[in-house]
Amino acid sequence: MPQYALIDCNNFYASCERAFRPGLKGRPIVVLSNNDGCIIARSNEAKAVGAPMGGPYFKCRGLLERNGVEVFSSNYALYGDMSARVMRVLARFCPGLEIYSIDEAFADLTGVPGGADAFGRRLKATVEAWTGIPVSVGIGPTKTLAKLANHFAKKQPRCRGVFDFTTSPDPDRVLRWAEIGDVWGIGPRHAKRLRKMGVANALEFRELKRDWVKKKMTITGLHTLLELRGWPCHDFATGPVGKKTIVSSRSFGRPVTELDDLLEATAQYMTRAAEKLRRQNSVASHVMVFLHTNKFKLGHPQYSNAESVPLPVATGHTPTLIKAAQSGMKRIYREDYAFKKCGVMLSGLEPVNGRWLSLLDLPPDDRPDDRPLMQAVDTLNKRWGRDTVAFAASGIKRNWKMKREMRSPRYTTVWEELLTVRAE
DNA sequence: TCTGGGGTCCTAGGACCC
DNA sequence: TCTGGGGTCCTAGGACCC
Repeated sequence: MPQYALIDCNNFYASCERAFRPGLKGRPIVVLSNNDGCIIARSNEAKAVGAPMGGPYFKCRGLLERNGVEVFSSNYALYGDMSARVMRVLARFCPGLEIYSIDEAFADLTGVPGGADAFGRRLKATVEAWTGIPVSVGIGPTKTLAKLANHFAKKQPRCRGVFDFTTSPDPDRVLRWAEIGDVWGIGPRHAKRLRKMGVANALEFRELKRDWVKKKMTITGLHTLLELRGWPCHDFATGPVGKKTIVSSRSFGRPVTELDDLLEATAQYMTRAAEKLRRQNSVASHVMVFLHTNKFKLGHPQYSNAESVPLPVATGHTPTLIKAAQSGMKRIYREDYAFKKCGVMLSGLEPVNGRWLSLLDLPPDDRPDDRPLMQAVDTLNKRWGRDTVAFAASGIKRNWKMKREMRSPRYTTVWEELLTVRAE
């Protein structure tokens, strides 16, 4: 029988902030989304005082201040680097590792000597000692059960951070304990509907008829059902999987009305998207641009639109991609609206080496010898820092840049912001 | 009382995830 | 004044073709 572990960092972003500020141990911490918009991570202490996940910062500000909560703007340079450290430790001890998100990984523990539970406890202690990030470990015969085991390990203090379904004397008790909405793959909509039918926990869901679940929740719901019964339906993917779409978008720090600003932002986002594209050795055949006004501003005129621009030849050439995106943006832009957000998406991705090339009708800006140029740009930016080499279309006005007023130092990725330790 | 029957491809929208 | 960003998969329905 296969055995999977899910290793999940506890309150990851909050834990990253704390790792470099030991004085924050035991203190309530929240981390905000881009633009200091809403709360996206909370330490346990912040959860205890009622800081709501996803709550808009300006609405919670009073509550946070009254309870002495430390507030951080998001610092993705720090979180990305800390994530890489955690994953390196896990990979060292788990040959089969699937990195699932910035703060989670599945490990294949099938046949691990000495028992999965003991292995999980050693893993947890090692990650914490080497990185300063606390983790929880859940173990089960399927990914869905490993997820549930992890949830149980986190919420039940007597588990001390590790729970193993495969050796549990009464696994059904855990399934009965788990609320239906806490099951991986069952979101708010399905949870609400199931509760209304009297299905309130994972055990009751597991007993439903296959046909009913498939009909009402599609094949994905059926997979969840079968995984709860112990039949693996989700593949285990070691090694990176190329993305099928790449998105780059941001909300603006202030409302934007001018086309010039939107074109600048479009170029900037496309530059980021194209970097991601080349990093996974892909080229894109479609560019999509979108923009919208602030949907929360009731009574203000609203407008949103998107346009997809097919490319004659799939490419990873930033100026070509920028040109396509900007042409779309010019067509969907309307005067007299206050825009809140825009973005670009790359799709129709193909491997760079397998791409079809017509020598007869290559567009002038996509000659094959563009690739060395883009490689050089990427190398310089990697070596010397983002935007060492940039594209003029990205502009220099940056009227639209986002707010990040409470960002912590980038302790691990920028020399000037290294942590200073004084020995006295 | 009735509008042919399939097949394929594409897109929009829903639902979910972190 | 102030409400994130980046993904996946599935299905229904329209366009188009024979």
